[in-house]
Amino acid sequence: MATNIRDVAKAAGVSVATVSKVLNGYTTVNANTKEKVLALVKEMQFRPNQAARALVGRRSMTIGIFLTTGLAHPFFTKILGGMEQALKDKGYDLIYLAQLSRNKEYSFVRHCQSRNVEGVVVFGFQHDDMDFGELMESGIPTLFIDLDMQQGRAGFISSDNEEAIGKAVAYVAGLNHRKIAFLSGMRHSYTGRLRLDGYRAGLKKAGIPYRDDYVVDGDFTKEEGYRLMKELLANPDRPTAVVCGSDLEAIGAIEAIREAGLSVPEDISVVGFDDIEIAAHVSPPLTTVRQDMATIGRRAIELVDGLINDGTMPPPAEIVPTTLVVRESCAPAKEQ
Amino acid sequence: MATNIRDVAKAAGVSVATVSKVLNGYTTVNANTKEKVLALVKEMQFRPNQAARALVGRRSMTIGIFLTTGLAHPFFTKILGGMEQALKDKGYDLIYLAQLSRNKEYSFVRHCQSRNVEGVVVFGFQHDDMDFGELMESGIPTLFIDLDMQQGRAGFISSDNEEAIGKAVAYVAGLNHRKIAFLSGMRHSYTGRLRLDGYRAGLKKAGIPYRDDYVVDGDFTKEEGYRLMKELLANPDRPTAVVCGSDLEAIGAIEAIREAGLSVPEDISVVGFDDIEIAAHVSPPLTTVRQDMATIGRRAIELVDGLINDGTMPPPAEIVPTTLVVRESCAPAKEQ
DNA sequence: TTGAAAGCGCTAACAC
DNA sequence: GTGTTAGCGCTTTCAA
Repeated sequence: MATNIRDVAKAAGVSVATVSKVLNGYTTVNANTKEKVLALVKEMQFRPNQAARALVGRRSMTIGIFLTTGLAHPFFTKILGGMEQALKDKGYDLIYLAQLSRNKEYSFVRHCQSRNVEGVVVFGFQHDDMDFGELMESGIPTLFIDLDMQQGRAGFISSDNEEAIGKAVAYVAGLNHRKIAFLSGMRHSYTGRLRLDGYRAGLKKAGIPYRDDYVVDGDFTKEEGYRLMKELLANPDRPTAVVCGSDLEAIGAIEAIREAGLSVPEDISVVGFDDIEIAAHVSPPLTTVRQDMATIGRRAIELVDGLINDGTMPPPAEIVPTTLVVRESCAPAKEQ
Repeated sequence: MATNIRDVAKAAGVSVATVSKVLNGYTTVNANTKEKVLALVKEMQFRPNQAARALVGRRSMTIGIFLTTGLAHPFFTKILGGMEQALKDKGYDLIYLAQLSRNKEYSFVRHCQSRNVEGVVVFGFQHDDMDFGELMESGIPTLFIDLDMQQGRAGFISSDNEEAIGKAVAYVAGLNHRKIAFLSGMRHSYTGRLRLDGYRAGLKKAGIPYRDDYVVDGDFTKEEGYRLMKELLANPDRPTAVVCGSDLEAIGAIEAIREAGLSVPEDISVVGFDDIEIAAHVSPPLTTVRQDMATIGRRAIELVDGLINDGTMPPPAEIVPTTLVVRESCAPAKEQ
């Protein structure tokens, strides 16, 4: 068995209560006692048993993570990477609540409670994927990534999708393109909706009228990008630039464009979204909008932590700026 | 507060001991009682508090994960994806022990103990990155991924690196290449060593003598691939094929080859390693060796679970087969 | 077949 | 400033 608080107390010649007090930063402890205890704690490598701590109702120092996509979602890695340092700084461990999806009728909230998680980060869900009512009512501090849930102790964080697409449109418009299509993704999702808004806003700003036939909607995959681009290419009034909802879609679109005997960016300019690792390596290197996933991950943890520690903190709605990464998939429009 | 065992006991008109027994599958419970309790458990959505369970010394149903690379390692995602189902099947939750690296003198073993983890999966370490002695002695069931640790309650799992590179060499040799270089990665690591062995074995099988000047050693990055390829290109007796230790290295190598005014695969054939997502999308699409990370992840969990539940289970050393994925980065050698 | 009670390691009154 | 003690929710003897 590992060292416990009693061992430390015995070694220090004090009571367990005293050890507990120094461990929890109570100020009513004599400086010498405190020092002695701290020295012993270090020497004996004592770490309080988290289960016991959690049990007595104090902090479990555990944040749960809840995903649809499964652990293998490509962004998720980057988000995790961003969470890492914040987790360390705040002293949390992250627990992946795996049992969840096995059993739809098994309440997620119960799982959280049985694990004593102090807060939860949710990623990969759309509004209608699930009824979050129980979670909201549970009062468990919750942070949604890319989903605008904001009520009770739940807030969210997301890239500035609208501004991002607006920027992409402005960029190609600045290259004198007037026939700018939007190969969107999941138009009815939170992010999809905002991106469509951004597209319209971008067009408006550039003085370009919106056309329904320049908007096609997919699911962010390469295959879908390919298919949708074919549709756009079939348009008698072919667009000269296409802004995509994901890099994968953009790559699929490029494939379709080439198959049609056209080239990127000479004939059609393409803008991606996400700046996944591939983006810089495909040909031509993709001009795309970079989402700052690391910041999103880090802030997600910082925000749940805020929710956990400050009962009065209003549920956050944080928007993270994006960056347009200009590479080689866009060129000035040919004279028209 | 969430429902607890006492609530259930009260509702069922039995003692908490009885509820506990049905929950833990004791057979000494009356069938009717059992049924009633089970119904209530379901109805009340009762889940035993894991902290309390862990505290009384029973199972915590928690597996810890320990990484150097940080959460953002590209493979780690795939490994996690593979772990997912096994985790669900066995009923574990996965906890990322984040605090670790913050504080080198803070023992990892203590962290595990304080979290009551039943087993640990370790990924991303080389032998000399760390002293695993304490972990080994602790008796905590441990599974290393890609590191040949095997003693006490610790075993490992890894791709068949030697066979993999052997296969790659055989493939290009089959394309009539005789000047086959090996742009390796971390030659002194466990995997690096085996891959070098595989390279030599592959050459031998093909009847090609080994040459020291055809082996360069890097760190798996694209930049390193670029740099090392330059070295190989400077060789007066330039290789016509190069087998790489990672896809990223291969991509860097291709860049260097092109910069030298040569083309892939016409002048030089290139084989990657890993089959990361990019591999299929670069130009030319990369012929590479695919590691079955999903299987590695799944088996890792199954194996720790075995170690946890069967005290007599010998520490595993599982080797997972790889697949050669042929795309377009290799061509028959020109006549020599 | 069931229940009473001790105790896992810790924290937080409360008493001294 | 420090110690005593109850109790967090559960499992597990042990007795009934």
